[in-house]
Amino acid sequence: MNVSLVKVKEIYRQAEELVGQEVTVQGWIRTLRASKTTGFIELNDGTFFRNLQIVFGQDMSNFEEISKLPIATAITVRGLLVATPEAKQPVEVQARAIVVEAPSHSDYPLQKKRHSPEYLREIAHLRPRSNLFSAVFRVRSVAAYALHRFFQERGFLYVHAPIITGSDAEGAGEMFRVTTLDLLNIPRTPDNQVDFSQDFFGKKVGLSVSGQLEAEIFALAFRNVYTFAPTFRAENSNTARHAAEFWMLEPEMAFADLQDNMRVVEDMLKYVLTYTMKELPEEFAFFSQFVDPGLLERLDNVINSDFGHVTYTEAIELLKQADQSFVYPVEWGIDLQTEHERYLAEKVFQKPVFVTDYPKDIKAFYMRLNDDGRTVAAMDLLVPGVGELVGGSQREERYDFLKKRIEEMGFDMDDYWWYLELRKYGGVKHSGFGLGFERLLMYMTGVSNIRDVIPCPRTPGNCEF
RNA sequence: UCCUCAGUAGCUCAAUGGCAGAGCAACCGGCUGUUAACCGGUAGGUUGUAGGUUCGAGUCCUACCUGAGGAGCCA
Repeated sequence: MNVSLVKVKEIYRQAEELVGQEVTVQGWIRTLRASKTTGFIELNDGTFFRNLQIVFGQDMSNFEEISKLPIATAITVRGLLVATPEAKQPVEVQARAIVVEAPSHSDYPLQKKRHSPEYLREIAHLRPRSNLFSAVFRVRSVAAYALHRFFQERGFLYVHAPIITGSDAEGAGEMFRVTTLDLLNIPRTPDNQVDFSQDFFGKKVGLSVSGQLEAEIFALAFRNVYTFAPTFRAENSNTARHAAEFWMLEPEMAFADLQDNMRVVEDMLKYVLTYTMKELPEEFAFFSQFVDPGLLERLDNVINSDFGHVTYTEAIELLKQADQSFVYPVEWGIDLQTEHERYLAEKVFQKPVFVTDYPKDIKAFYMRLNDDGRTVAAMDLLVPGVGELVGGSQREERYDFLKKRIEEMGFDMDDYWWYLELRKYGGVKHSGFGLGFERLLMYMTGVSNIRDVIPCPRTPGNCEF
């Protein structure tokens, strides 16, 4: 009979080999139920979603003490692992000895009942100990790994785009300013503007709103690359789908057109879903039961069906023929509103759908102009429940077209000299997209607020923890 | 930033303008295998904040704060 320290995950995954052995486990008490002679502890050691049941009896010298322990007490348990085929859990530990490693207190805010996500958000330092957030953050970790696996297996180079950047005017959103200037004594230029030449970098810089332009540098050297990094938007947008700091995945592929681009998106999403659901079946069962009924069926449907495709122009026709009325007008040249996107994804297609070839005037300057002269090779992936999950395009690789577009937008050419120069020296056609990682997690877990899929969410007026 | 709704015990929620209430948690006790255990008892409140109306405000009015849902912007 050997005594060995084991993880709860190992106990569940290798139950047959471990049953009958004496084991040692370490973890935190999630719940405790005790009568005069017998007690039960649900022990969680952080390695696994489910708890391990510990049974302890009067034969233990410290039975009385253990019976009164509050939730979150850290303990070490030595005992016999036995199979319990009739019970809710497959195995349990019959304790021979329990040692208190670190005490807790009865005013511990997490109770053994369901709490609202809003309440748990107020105690974000403790919420990873709840079932919901334990599952969410495990999915976050595995999904991030799965994305890396997908691109690494296909030979993509992982690029670290800069976090501090001076390229601003790509229209992606307001930047957070990065400065070391004395805010109580700001240097001024003769015309009373802020004199950024005296700032740390000698110019006006901020936190990156996108790594795309830098990713293009590397795509035109390494062919297939991706970035995966924090991104910052200083927009005062207070919704369940926006955060000031979020993670974005941005692949960029040389010699690839819009069709290639969309194939990668579809393959990638199916890969991440398949991999993560296979690794974390208990977590997904939990989401499907308590967070978003029908989630598993919906995700299986995504994995097993082909994504929809529709051009913007076709989408406008579909919306005009819709059997429901919209608050906002449907007209060619106006961007799709949330209600339109929801109608397309949730009513017409009922699965992820690519909308392509938008009017050039409602899209970014770097998107490739189509031969019709009025649309660009852009694509948005709309998914039921979340909305826009991916936005991408074939980039404008023709020097003269790009230069003209930058001029039309009124941008300062000095900020884009290197971006234009990429087109001058072997600037082959290339494409890429951006995936909001938190939106993917929302879609995968059914969690409806972005604040609940980020460890420490940053939103307007909120930077606690 | 705009619109709508909400804020009462640690948590989830009741209370016609007229006595501040329940379940769970906590605490004390009971119970021989529990599964959000069960049974009995005890304690727990400046009703988000600041004003106002009223004989009387948790309830009505104003402003602000916080949260939720929706919208704009986007990922």
